Amino acid sequence: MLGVAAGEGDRSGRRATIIDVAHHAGVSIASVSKVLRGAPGVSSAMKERVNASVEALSYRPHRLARGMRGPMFTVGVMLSDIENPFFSLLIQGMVEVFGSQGYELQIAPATAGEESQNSVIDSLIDHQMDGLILIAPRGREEHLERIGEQVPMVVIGPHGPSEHYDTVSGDDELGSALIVDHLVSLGHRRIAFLTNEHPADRLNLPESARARGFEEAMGRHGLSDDLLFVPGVWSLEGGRDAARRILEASPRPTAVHAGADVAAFGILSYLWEEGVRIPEDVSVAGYDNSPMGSFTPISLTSVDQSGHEMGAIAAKLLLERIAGRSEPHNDVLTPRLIVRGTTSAPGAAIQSR
Amino acid sequence: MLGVAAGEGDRSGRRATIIDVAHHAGVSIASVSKVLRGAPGVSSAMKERVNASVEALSYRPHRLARGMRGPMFTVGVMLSDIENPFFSLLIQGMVEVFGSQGYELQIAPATAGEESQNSVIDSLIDHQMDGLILIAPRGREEHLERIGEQVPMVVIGPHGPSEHYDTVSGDDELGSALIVDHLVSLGHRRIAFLTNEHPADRLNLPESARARGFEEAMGRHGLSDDLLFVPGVWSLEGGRDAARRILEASPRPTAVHAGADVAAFGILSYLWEEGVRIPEDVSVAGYDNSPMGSFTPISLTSVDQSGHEMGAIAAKLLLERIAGRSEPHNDVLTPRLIVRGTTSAPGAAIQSR
DNA sequence: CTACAGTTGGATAACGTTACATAGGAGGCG
DNA sequence: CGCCTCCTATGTAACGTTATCCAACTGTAG
Repeated sequence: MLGVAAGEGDRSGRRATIIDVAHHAGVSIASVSKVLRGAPGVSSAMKERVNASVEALSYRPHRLARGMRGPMFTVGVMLSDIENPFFSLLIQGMVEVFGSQGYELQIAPATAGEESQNSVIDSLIDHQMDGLILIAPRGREEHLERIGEQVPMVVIGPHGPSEHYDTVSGDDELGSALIVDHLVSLGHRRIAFLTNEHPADRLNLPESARARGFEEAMGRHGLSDDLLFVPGVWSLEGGRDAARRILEASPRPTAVHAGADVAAFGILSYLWEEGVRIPEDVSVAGYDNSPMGSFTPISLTSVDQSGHEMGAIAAKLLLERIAGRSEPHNDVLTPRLIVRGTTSAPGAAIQSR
Repeated sequence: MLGVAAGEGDRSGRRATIIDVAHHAGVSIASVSKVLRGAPGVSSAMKERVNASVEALSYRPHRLARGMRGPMFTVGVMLSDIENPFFSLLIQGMVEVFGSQGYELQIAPATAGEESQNSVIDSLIDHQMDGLILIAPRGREEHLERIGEQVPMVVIGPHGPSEHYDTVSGDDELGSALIVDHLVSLGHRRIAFLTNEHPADRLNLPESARARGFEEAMGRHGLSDDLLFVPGVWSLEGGRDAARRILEASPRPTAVHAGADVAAFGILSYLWEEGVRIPEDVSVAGYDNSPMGSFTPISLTSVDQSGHEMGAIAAKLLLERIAGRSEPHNDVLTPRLIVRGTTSAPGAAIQSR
């Protein structure tokens, strides 16, 4: 009873520790730890006493101290673009899975730069996360491979085949081809594709896969001479900028595959301002099926990737890896075309011939 | 030299610790720690040796172990809605400030529910974050107050006055009034406001302030009898739903203050589908000035809140609190009206009188 | 009544770092 | 030449957990 100066009293201010709980319950630290972890070898009377003290002191375990020895029960997500609404969908899918499995999720925001992303990933590792999910990382495969050796990891995006981590991605090549098939079946021949700035040496980004799918499908239809790559950036402004150049192109394309919804919005915006009729004069298709696209007056033809499901799958794969699986899984989800109002048979363009 | 069994060899696989670095450099652990922390009392020769070993072993400090004694140099953000693009803006503002000050940012995603948010906040505290930023939390003031006593905290949203934490918010009441003033000056009298579901007892949410501002301004213009509150939800679907009811209202309002851009998008979508002309038949205004709103054909009249700046201010306030300030700051940013194409003098509506 | 198995509770060494207290050595001054 | 001072480098006790090992106790069978 008459212990150290401070004594038994709940000297408030400081957070209660497992030691405080042990004193309060009049049992050993080890026993409290056992109860808290649900470890075997404790009587129900002991459980009750400890739980009462935990309640009384409103004790919460110190995650760092716990993490010093065992798992943190926390996974980290590297988010390469916090503004991308598709990525938000992914995260919602993850949250549900992890939440139901007692894992916590922490997001580290990065920018599009490889350097920023790498430092964010390192930080996540420094924080002893039990696993990592990388959303559309820009890092080189060999670098990712090295990270995957250190910590359970899942990459969202068209990477792989991988040795030390799992991947989940949509079949962007197929999705892109679906758009081309759709446009060609409507009668289009001259089709433009807006490329996202992509260095030639890094071939495993969504933009690269979509570009490949576009090129392949155009070739399959015998239209290799009718395709037009428009270099630019997948953003509202980038779309507007690209639209300007598309209008100036000669011969002018009758359809545009924007590569991404956000770019399509920019393109639409510019075309509307210029009095170009959609879809009569120019058909426009996006990619991602963002919520905004489904609404009037946009009604954008797009490709759905079911981001929610993709996030959930990534989460499940990560949990499996944390549990010990080491053979790599590479899940590819099949995208589907959503036809809406911005695509139709070429009208004015055909007449002008 | 002939130490323990494992000896000096870089037994790889495990992550290098400060002890490995000390052995490698042939100095004490304490010295390594000093160099790493930039503490005074180390010779430049020592610095060089240690840094060389750090490099050689590619050592990275263990954040948890560090956090056990001192600060974590990590701040946590409770994000109540990951889909809200305005919140993304806030985070971008924060990232810049924290990044430049050597702090890391981790985001914990929550849902709109108070319960979910509280558990996320608790978790952030369990992770020993040095400070917390809460984005539009739903918790009661007294609960927030209690958290603020435990850890440096900044709340973004119209809370306060507070005793133990800082707040940053836009003047939503004023912003809402700006919209009303604008509409009234154009000649509107009958104006609808889309309320976001808000329990009567929790008055300090943005939606409440915007509702108050609407009511106050209408009263100021002697239009208290002409206002129409439309209960609903601030989302695309919620906007569409509200638009339906607004069209059925009698007398039909000539203008709608949607409360938020996302709701305005839904309203516009439905009205366009129904063949209602914007702005001739009905004027629509949003709130938040989201990027999409500025583009044709939406061109939404809205209120700008400079989210980027708001996030940066929140970050700075938090750093001040972490540094020791305890007097509460309550920053209020002045919003500004952005007039675009969805508002004009009432046309058809006036003729129908 | 003793020996033994089975069960329950407790001491304690890690985990990787920081920061405090102190030892050792060089240099300056009387 | 010795003492004092400063400066650098080191040893080590925390921080709050977990998990292993061990002691004590209970009950049971011989």
